[in-house]
Amino acid sequence: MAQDKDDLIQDLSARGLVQQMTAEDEFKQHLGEGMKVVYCGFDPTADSLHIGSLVPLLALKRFQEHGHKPIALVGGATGLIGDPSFKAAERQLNSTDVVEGWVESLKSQVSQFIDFDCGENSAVVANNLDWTQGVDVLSFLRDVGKHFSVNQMIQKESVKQRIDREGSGISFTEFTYMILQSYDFAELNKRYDCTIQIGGSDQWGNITGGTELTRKMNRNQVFGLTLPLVTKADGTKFGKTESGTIWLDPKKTSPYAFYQFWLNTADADVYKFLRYFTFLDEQEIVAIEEKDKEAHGRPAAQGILAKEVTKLVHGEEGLAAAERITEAMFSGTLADLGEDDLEQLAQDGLPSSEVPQDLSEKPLTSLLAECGMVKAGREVKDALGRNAVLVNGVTKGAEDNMKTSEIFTKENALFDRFFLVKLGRRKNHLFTLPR
RNA sequence: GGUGGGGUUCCCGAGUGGUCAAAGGGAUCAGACUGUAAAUCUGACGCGCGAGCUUCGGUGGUUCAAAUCCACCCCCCACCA
Repeated sequence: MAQDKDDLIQDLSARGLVQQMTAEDEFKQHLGEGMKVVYCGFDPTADSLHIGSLVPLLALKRFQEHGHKPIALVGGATGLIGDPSFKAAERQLNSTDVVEGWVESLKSQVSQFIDFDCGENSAVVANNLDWTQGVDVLSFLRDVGKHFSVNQMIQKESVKQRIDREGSGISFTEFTYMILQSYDFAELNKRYDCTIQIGGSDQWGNITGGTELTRKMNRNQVFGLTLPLVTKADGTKFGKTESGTIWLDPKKTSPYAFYQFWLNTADADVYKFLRYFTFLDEQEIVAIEEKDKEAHGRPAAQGILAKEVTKLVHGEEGLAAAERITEAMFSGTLADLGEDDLEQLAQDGLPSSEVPQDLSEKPLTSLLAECGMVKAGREVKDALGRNAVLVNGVTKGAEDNMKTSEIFTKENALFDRFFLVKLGRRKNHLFTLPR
């Protein structure tokens, strides 16, 4: 892994991680002058970050590995307002208590990625509520607002669709977001001598607002860099699956589901994602790609991607758990699983639940819908009709729908209490009989 | 406050008295083909195993019958004040 301070931008560029930057030549020179302080903001819009935040989060880590000091800013203040950038519609405000709770969750989550104990360039976590809370309206308007031209603000691409497009609009609240974020940069510059802000490409308008404000208020030159938006070759949205958003919180998305998400990456995206989401260097990635090209059949890249990213986010243990389940569900056979293995699967994050006491009148459709395997019983009905439902390896058909009480018996169970239900190729659920 | 345009099932978007659980597209799910890809084809796609039940911003009303007509209300947008 490269440790030279000079080639950070080169590394980022090679990975395709540089979308835009301010004053390129001066920025590069600035980075070459020694340790710099870099910040990236994360707004609390939920109780966990999702993989959309992974690129900037890892970018902070990349800066730190190159000797710079990262600040992870959690938007306790900006989260109360809502960023309008490239959003089609006005957002619902969240209550202050709720946002406060989310701030705490994000703080600890963000902290996993950067090092707080490495000397001079140890990371810092900040909350912009700390310096926004006390500011009164008049001071804010006179000291900060005066530096912004509404004429310029409405020209920003990020809010343009809200202003131009018929059928939408933007409240003054959200319109002010940019000013708040700009103020953060100026404030961090003052407090921590922070001179760089990074963010997703949708943040360009907010970032340049900050560099300008810092110049005007503090008379300091600061820099901004944006990272590309993660897109998929097939045009669908990155980070969403049938079961919803892929969260970083293992309680919301198990390491197993997380691992599976990456394993299912399309060929067309996988090498790009290796560059975006792992710390493997360019040569290694090229080598993987070459090897996959020569070999026929399934590429190795998805497996490497899933392994690396799961390890980064959930650690060695999370990865081991994910691999255990994957192995059991997709490669091994049921007979290979011992009683301990089955018990372990549930703990590792394989979805599981107890078989209800009273199965009479409860069709398979309801049972599988209630445990969250499918959204509606119809999907089960469809799958049954196609012989795509397996209980402990035995195919069930439409005629078995009403026979749950005959299926889930102690005699049919593995080790007297386990049922591994498979629906389709990828959905697995472990049922246990109550002891 | 005035004028005009809107609010349809996850999203976009047809539908203006019965033939409407509501066209079409997207997303999603399952099957075939495969590599737990992609593309393609097939089926499903409000809820329910089923009989059936509940929807078209809200509330009332007209009618044998309303997403469609009427009244009032709520919300969004544009322009004007």
